Amino acid sequence: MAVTIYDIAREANVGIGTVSRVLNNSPKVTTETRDKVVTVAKRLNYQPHAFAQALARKRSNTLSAIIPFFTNYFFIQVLQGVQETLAAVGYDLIIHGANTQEQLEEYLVRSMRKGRVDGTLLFSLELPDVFVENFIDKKNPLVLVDTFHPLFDSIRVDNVIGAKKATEHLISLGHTSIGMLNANLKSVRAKERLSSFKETMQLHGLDIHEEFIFNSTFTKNDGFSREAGYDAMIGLIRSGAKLPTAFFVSSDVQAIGMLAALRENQIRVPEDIAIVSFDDIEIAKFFDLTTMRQPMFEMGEIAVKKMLERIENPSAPISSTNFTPTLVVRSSCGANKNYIFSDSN
Amino acid sequence: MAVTIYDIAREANVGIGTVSRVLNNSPKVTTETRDKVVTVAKRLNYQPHAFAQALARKRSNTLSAIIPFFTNYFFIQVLQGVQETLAAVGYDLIIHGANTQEQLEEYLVRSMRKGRVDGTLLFSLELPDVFVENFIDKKNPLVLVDTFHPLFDSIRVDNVIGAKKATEHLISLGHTSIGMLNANLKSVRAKERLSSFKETMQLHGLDIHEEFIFNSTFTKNDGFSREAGYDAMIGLIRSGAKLPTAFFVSSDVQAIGMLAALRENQIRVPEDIAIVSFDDIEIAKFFDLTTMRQPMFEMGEIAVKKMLERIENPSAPISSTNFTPTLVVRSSCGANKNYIFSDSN
DNA sequence: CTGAAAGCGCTAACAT
DNA sequence: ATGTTAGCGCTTTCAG
Repeated sequence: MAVTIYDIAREANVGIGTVSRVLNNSPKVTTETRDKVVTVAKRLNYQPHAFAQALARKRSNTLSAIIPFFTNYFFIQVLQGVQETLAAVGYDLIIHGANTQEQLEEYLVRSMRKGRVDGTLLFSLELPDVFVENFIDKKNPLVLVDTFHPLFDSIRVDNVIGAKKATEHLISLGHTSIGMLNANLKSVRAKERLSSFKETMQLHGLDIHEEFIFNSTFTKNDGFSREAGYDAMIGLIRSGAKLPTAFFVSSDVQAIGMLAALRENQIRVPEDIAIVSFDDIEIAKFFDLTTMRQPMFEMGEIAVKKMLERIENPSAPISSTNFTPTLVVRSSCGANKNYIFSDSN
Repeated sequence: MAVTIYDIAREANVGIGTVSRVLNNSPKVTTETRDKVVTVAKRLNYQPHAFAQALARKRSNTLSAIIPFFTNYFFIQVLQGVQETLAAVGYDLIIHGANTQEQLEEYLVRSMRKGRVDGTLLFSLELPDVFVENFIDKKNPLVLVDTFHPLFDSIRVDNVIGAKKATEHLISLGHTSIGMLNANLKSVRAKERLSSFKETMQLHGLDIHEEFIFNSTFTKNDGFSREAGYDAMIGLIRSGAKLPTAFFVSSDVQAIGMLAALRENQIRVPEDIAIVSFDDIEIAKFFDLTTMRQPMFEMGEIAVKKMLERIENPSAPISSTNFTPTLVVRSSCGANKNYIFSDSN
C-alpha cells in the first residue's frame, strides 16, 4: 500500500496531527520538527491521497465542465483558457461531453454529487428548469459560459452587437443585397444573430430578402458545421436564383463549407460574393475569413475566475459579463485587398 | 449538509449497512426493505458522495489524460474517442495539458497519488525514466498513446510504414525530385518519418537532396504547426532555389501553412508542386490534402479499452498495438484530377 | 507546540 | 437478511 501520514508519524516519532500540520504549512510547528517530518516524507516519497483530503476538507479542488460537441473549435479554445487558468491554481478539470439532452442531465446530476467537484461550468447549453433549484438548494456553484440564466454567474458574447457590426461592415463596403447563412434557430446564438442582422438592415434602410436568409435544419452541432454551410450554398446555387453580393454567415465553419461550394462553382470570394462570418476560430485565418472575433481563451479564463470567486464567497452578488466581439478584417469581405497572412492576424 | 446514508437509514428504520447494500445492488436484501430504502433515498434526493465512495472502495472510476498542446487537432480527435468510450462505462476523465517538461512531471506525480485516478493515459510524451519504476512500483496503470515504452501498454501509429507509403505514392506519380518538410526532430514522430522518407527514396534509387529537407526549429507544438510550414516554404522560395516537384510533409497543419505560402507566390498545387501530408485531421479535407490517415478516434477508444483491461487484470501481459496509416487520396498530390469534395472523404 | 481522538461518508467484514 | 463496527487517509478540534 501507499505510504500514509501514519508511516511518516511513526518514522519521525511524532503524531499524525503534527505530520498533517507540517504538510499543510501550519505555522504552529517548530522548525526542528518540521524539518524532521519533511525529511521523512521526502525519503518515503509520500504523496497525499487526494480523496481522503477532499473528504476531510470538504473540498476537492476539481471543477467539471459540461460541453456540447467536443470537437467544436470554439469550445476547444475556451477550454484551453479554462484548463490553463485552472492549472495555475492547482485545480483539476473533469470534462463531460454532452451530445444529448439525456447526457446533459446525467452529467448535471453527477456534477451535483456533493463533494465530487467544487463547481461546474456549463457551456452553451440551456440549464433545464429542474436543475435550477437543485443547484441553488445544494449551493453547488455553477457558472454559465455562452448561455444565460438570471440566477447564475455567466459569461456571454454579445451576439446582437456582433451581428450588427458584421452587417454594417458589409454595408459600409457598398453592399445592398446581403444574405444571411444562419445556423439552426434552435440555438439561441443563431436566433440572436439573425434578428440583429435584420434590424441592422432595416436601420440602414435596406431590403431584407427572405429568400436569401437560410436557417439550417441540421441538428448536429445545431447547424454550426461545415456541412450545413456547404449544403445551404449548393442549394442556393442550384436553385438558379440571382445571388446576393454579400453574406453574413453565423459561424466560421459554415463559411468554410460555403467557400468550398462557391469554389466548386467558380464563384469568387470576395469578387463575386463577400463574406463576413463569426467566431474567429483558429482556422479562420487559414481561409482568410473576415470575421467577428470572440475572445475565447479569455472567456475560459474569466469563467474560471468567476467560479473561484463564487467558491470563496457563495453569497456574492451574481455577475454576468458580456464580451463585445471585434471585427477582424481579412480578405473574404473584399475590404482588405492587400491582405497577406501573418500570424498576428 | 447533503443527505447521507445515515439520514436514509434513520428515515427507513434500517442500518446503514442495509442502505449501502441496497444502493450497491447487493442481492442479500428483501424486496421489501429494498423498496423502503429506495423510496426514502428518492424522496431525500440522495446522491452518493463520490470521494467517500472512492476512499472506501479504493477505486475512483476516474482516469487522467496528460496531453501536450491542448489545441492540437490530432489530440482533440483522439480525446474524443477516449471521452466517449469512458462515458459509456461511467468513468470520468481529468484532462491535464502539459506544455513543459516541468508540467509533465507535476502531472505525472499528481496522477500517481494513490487513489486519485485509477489510471493515467500519457499522450505523445516521453515517459521520464524516474517515473518508470515509480509507476510500476505503485502498480499504477499507465497506457501510452502515440509513444512507447517496453514496460507499458501502448498504442502507436507506424510512422515508418506511413512515411514509406506517402513517399511511394509520390514516386508512383512519377516524381523524382522530392523534398520533405518536417517538424522538429526533437519529436520522435518527426524523426521516424524523416528516416523512413530517406530510406524509401534510397530504396527506389532516388537522390536525397539535403537542401530540400527542412526540419523545423519551432518548439511550439514541436513544429507541427501552420506557422512552421508557412515559414519553411517562404524561406525556400525566397532562397531562389529550384523547387522540387513534390513534398512529403510531416503533418496536415504544416501542409496548410505551406499551401498559403505557395498561393501567395502563385505556385500551384498540385501542378507545380504535389503534396502528401500526414494525419488526416478533420480540416485536411477542407484543403483537399492527400494525406496519411491515422485512426484517431479509434486510438482513443482502444487506449481506454486497454486501460480498463489493465485495471481489471494488472498482471496481464503488456500489449502494444500498432496502427498502420492509410493513404487518403484527394487533390493535393495530383493523382486524383477529378477530386470533388464530399463528406465521406 | 504537539499528541490523541473525533469525524468526513461510505464499504465490507463480522456478528446476530 | 440485517445491524454493528472497523477502517479508508486525512483534517481539525481539544487537551495538555
